Amino acid sequence: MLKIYNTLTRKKETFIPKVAGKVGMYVCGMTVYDYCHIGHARVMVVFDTVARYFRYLDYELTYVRNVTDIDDKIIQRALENGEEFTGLTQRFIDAMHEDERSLAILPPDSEPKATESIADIIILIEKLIINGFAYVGSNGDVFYAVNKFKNYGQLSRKKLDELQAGERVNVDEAKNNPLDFVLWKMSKSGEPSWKSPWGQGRPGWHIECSAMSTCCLGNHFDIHGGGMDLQFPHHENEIAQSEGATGEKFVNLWMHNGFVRVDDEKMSKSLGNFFTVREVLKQYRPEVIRFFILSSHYRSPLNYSDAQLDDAQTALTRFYTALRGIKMSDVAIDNDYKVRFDTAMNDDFNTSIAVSVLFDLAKELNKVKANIEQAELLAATLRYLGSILGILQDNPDEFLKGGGSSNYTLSIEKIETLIKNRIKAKQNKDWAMADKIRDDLKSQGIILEDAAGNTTTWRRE
RNA sequence: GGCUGCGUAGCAAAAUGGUUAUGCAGUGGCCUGCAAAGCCAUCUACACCAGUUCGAUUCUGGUCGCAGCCUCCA
Repeated sequence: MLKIYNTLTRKKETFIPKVAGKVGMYVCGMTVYDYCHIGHARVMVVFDTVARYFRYLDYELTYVRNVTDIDDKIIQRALENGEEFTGLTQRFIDAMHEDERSLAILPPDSEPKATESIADIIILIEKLIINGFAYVGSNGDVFYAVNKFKNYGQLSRKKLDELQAGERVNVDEAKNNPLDFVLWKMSKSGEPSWKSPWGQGRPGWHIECSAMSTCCLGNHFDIHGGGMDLQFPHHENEIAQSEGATGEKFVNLWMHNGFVRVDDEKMSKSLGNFFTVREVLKQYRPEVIRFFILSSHYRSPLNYSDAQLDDAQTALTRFYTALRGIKMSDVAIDNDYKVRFDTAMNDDFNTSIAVSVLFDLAKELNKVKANIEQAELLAATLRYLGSILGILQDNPDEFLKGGGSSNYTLSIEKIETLIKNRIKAKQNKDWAMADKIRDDLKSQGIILEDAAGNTTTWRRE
């Protein structure tokens, strides 16, 4: 039985889909004006794993993840670059898809864009005005009147009168209440804009997600996810908008992933302490990043450091070493391990324990290697359970010979020639020569492993 | 100031009212010409102080420390 932590109730709840056998899940995606950083990668990997697990449990999942392709920062960045905002956003959408592919993130079922949802957004705002939740401010912008929505603050557990609006930012005088947020913003000349009943303008950030989730999944759906920082005000505002417009409950279950930190501080664009995915990929291969993310629980903070990524690399080496040399055949799966794995994942996607089950599996696999039938069963189980986490799908030999992403000076042919020379030296009991060859290779990042019968395998450090 | 959440061994990271987490690193062994890999064994814990309990790392209260949100942010 799958249990998921619901931010709305702050409890793990047994997951009961709205419609039996089906799941609708919406996740707040990127605002595309820059490359994805490791924090973005975490959201993508976490919810990709959630999606994979739902499918593994035979749910018919509809996974929607939006793209915010119009907002102040996009406009500003396009202006700085002296380019059309559409060119900017398309470039970073492409880059994002590239990053996703490298991290083995399966594409969502639907990826709506804000700029393609303007009609839905306008309809939603009109409903909010009719229902008395929205008003046109003195500057022509349309605002949401926060105090009209009875349950405002239910998700973030904030009370309206305790929120110190304007403490860190200047209050917009066009609003009735400092906490009111913009639904439709009038455009200045030269800015991208769309026609609306309130004049040429563009949507506010929060309303986009209400429109895009509802249009793809209906007024009321199962799961809404995103980073912790979106809890307030973004997701709080989404609830107010959607429920204010439809009068229906919006989302049953809210999932929020923890942050990636650098030196115990949040990794963020505003702090400037971020590492982009493509930057890290120069040093580590994609599966290492994915494993690093899944090695801790999705709600815990995750500290980014080279040491941690090195650990992830070592862990994967252990797995692939266990898998190496075993024929991958379509044999059955060991049910005991599957049950343990499922139990871990059913407990709010506890990937940390799920991974530890895989380590136990690898250990047993190493022990039974002489027994081919058993080894094949365990190897197949390891690969199958790994696939649910989106890891261990490489060819083991290729993984082990691939090493990090640094430049290689030694060709495979050269390495293999040296190994042949070393085997000859070994046969002549010329240990000094054999050891020299091994040490030379080691200094170039090549580790040799002798096996029985004068065979030697190698891998990169 | 208000609201969340966290504090686990050398590092990373889970669970749990009493029983081995797990991975890396360390130590001792097995294997090996020697290594590597692997296997076996083993040392390092639950921020602090009270309380509840036969028993608390796990529950409750307090103290200290850290992070996040209260502006855009995944």
